[in-house]
Amino acid sequence: MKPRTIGVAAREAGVNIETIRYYQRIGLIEEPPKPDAGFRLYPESTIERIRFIQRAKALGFSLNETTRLLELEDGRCEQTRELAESKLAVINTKIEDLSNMAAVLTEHIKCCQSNTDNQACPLISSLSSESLVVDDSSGN
Amino acid sequence: MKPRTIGVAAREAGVNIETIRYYQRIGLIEEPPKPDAGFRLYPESTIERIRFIQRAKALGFSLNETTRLLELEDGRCEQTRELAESKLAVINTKIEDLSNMAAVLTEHIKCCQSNTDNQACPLISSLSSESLVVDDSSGN
DNA sequence: CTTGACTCTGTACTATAGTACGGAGTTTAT
DNA sequence: ATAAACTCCGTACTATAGTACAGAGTCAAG
Repeated sequence: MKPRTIGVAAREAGVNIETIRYYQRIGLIEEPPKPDAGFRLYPESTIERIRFIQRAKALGFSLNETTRLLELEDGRCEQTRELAESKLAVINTKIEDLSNMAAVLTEHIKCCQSNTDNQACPLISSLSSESLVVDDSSGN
Repeated sequence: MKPRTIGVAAREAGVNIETIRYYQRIGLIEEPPKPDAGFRLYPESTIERIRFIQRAKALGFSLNETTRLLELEDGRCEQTRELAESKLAVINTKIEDLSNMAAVLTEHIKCCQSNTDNQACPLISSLSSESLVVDDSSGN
């Protein structure tokens, strides 16, 4: 096993080195202490943290929001319950929206298969009702 | 009923005027023809399209990806089935990830209530396995 | 028939999330 | 022991998604 220096860590996490440095600069992940000899070494937990950040981004969370989500990771009930509740509400709305889109797409694909051809795909109206979830991105 | 000029449209869609112009510039929405007298008027369908774009953004789709989603709206089976299938796969992965996060948060909140205090909240590991969904954003 | 609110066009600026790169130091493979 | 590959640090650049604003035109209410 070769030591997990930043380059190895980046490959494992599927991001590039500069992204790791960037996350360190903005305080999203910790920079490991510089050892007396040799290069900084990155623990497994940091790799997982980075992967989580990437996934959260793909789910529409900004880095600020993701920072709040990560506070839940090791926060304690007193401070985090309210946050957990509000994030849960956001997540449930996202799930609902995505489920509606999935239903429309599934229907569309079925129509295509049964060859009742030239079926439209009313995706827009799948998300018609009032939101809650349209971009705050400040993380609060 | 006052005519739906750009300012009214922006208020209805919940974005600002410049955003509408920006979407027009990049071809995401059509610019209504300029009438011989008076200002451009925006149809209801454009408002819905803008709202859809905002929701899609909150669900982690880039404007490029959203452009592809909107092609499904009035595209026909021959051209769109493959696209629909790949978008459905992406959406289902997002739903799975969000559901896992929701489960962890729900559990966390329950623990807090039953006062078994100082429960951690293993959000990171809720998204542990291999993805599929980590940011392409080119829309393909 | 003028004043205040709005539109139109174009250009410039901003925030977020990275990427790239130069130059110096460190490590490792030969 | 030296070259190739990597780390470190700082600064600068980029893409995406808007925002802001100046200056000219248009509209509608008093």
